[in-house]
Amino acid sequence: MSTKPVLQIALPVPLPGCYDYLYSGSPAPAQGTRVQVPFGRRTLVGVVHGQTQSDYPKLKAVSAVLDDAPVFTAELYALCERAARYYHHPLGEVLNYALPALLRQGGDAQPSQEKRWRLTERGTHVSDEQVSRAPRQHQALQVLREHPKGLSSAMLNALDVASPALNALRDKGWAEHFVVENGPGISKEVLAEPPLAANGEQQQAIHAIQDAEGFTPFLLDGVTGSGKTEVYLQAMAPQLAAGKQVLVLVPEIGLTPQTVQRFRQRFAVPVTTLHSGLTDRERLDNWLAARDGKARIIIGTRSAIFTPLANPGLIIVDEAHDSSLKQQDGFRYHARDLATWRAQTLNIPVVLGSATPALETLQLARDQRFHWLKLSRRATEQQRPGIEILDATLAPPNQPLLPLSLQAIKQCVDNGNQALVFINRRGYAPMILCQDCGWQAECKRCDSFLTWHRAENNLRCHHCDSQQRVPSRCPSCGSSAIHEAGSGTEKLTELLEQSLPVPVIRIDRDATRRKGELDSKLKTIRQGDPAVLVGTQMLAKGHHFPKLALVVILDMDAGFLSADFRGPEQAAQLLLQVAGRSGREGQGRVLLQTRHPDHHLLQLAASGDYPALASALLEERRMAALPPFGHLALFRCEAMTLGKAMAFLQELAQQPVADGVNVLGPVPAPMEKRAGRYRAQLLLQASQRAPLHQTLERLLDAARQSPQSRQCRWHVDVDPIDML
DNA sequence: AGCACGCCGACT
DNA sequence: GTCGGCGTGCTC
Ligand SMILES: [Zn+2]
Ligand SMILES: [Zn+2]
Repeated sequence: MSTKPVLQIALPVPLPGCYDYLYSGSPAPAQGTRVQVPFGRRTLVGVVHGQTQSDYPKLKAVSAVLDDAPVFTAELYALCERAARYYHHPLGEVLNYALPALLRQGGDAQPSQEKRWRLTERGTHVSDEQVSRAPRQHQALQVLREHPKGLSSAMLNALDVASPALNALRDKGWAEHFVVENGPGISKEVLAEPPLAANGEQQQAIHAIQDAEGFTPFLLDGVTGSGKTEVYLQAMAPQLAAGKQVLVLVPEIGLTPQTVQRFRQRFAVPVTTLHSGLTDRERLDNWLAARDGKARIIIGTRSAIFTPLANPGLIIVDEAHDSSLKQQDGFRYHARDLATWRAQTLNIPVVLGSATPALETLQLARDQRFHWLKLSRRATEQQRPGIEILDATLAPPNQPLLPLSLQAIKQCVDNGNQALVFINRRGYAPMILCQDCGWQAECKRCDSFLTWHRAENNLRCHHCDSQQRVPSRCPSCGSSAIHEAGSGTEKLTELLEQSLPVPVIRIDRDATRRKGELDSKLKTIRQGDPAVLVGTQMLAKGHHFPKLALVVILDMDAGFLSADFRGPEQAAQLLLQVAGRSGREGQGRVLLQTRHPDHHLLQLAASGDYPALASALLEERRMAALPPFGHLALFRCEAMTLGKAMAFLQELAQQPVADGVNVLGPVPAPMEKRAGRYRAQLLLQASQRAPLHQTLERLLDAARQSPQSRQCRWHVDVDPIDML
């Protein structure tokens, strides 16, 4: 059997490894070039990985090479390879994920061309008399005279200039339809406005980042309102002046026009964004602009970490503790970690900014593997508001708000300010009960109870899409004594509306479902009239409310008491983030209602001493060999029965493991049934990454070969963010 | 993941 | 007799 030279192609299929294809042309396309290949009965767009020899008897040939040069920069390709290895995800799928949709589909890697009409040199000398017999051409001529830089066809149409007239002018050589050159916009001065005055700590941080040479990871640890953004802005200025690019990652919710505007206002360089709101075409254009160095500041969400960069100088990850940086399905990467890898490869600084750093990041700073830049002061204000703990067990029955809280809200709005009530629970009431037999409405497809949504008058499951009518009689005993218990945003809004003379604005997923609804509510809030805001997590992040003088937090308890080892950490982060909404201007007050006023961690968090809380949590993690002191990987599996899910994982658990790897489980997932499927998980724990990865590879092999895998949906999650 | 092939139950 | 259920196997 003869051996032939072949191209190794990475394909977007959930299979490990590359597939080999014959290719006769010369030279062979380089790594990172897209090709079209036959695969089974279909045709796929794949990416050239390399060249090798193959004696596979059924070799097929590449059907087309789609690019003249690789679409991936070498560095981005290497990042994808490393991520594929680390997260044990097929390379072809990772590469596919990194590409804009249009390139995935085989589209041209060319920016869209903006074409405009303008007068030619000859056209500018044409007199009105020469077109007096052609009124439409006359009009077109007049419009074009007023716009020497040219106008798009769409603009001209809007000005009542149609294409026949334009074509006629072109045929006479008076007008032309030309392609606009979006040049790199070379301007000597990158600063478009002077920087704000920075305080001492900000200065220090700015200089540290500016003076960094080569790979230097920073933790910018600054409380809310301490001016992290100003540090980012000033730290990046020299990079931009040197012609470099800066990549900025922000949480989904933080990528607002205001944020982008702040960068655009400061710097006279092209600023581009990458987020889910773009059309495929816009996304491709922005991606190419970054790759080709035309965009100089690239602001994006999680997936923007896969933006190719022509000349990178600095990477910034804002709100670096935010769990939205970890992809929760498919290719489960953590953009914060990839940002650090990337900076390392590129030999540039990376800044992780947070008021409440993830314990992983904090530990790196403690170990001096990250440079720790602290901003303790509020840049514009005095001290942070203390969080007052209120004992919620003293509330009257069925009253979500303590009298003290209600009184504080009243006083706040009486003073002409706004108050925020944070309750992380949508709907009217989270429980529907039978008074006689204790029955509670639960989801048929999940191990969870139904929430009463009064506006739509139905019961809904928050873990799947099922909903049902509110029963008038108990399905268990027939009693008509059905009542609700507990409160969500809806009931709280109603209650506040009844007791206060000011508008109550509800912000949660249900109340902002329609497009533009959120924006209009935010706008109303920013107008500053006295009001009470009621909201879920949606309100916790990103938004700045100048008139907010009081924050009342209603249900943080679940987080602090959560079975998940990250529960308290994430609850504290959320708590401090919500508390930080208050008192940005004018003094603020924060009240925390809890049924566990003596809970140690909660008290620490409420004292505002995040470092002390973090120390306590890190000590617990150390004792339990949990991250960052131990490393985790989680196999999750769901099947039509719990038995099938457990049996499959049991088979994996029986595989031999490397030294130092602990296999825990399998166990049924904390929510055993969800959306009609039964779930189980198998946890791997190790203090060293190498044996963990080795073991993962072995278990993955076993999983792919197991006939049981047919009846299961399963995946592996390296560094899982939550285990619930 | 797709997409085929293939073998058994209940239909026009 | 065929339509269609999903178990099984393969994709260079
Ligand atoms: Zn009953
Ligand atoms: Zn459900």
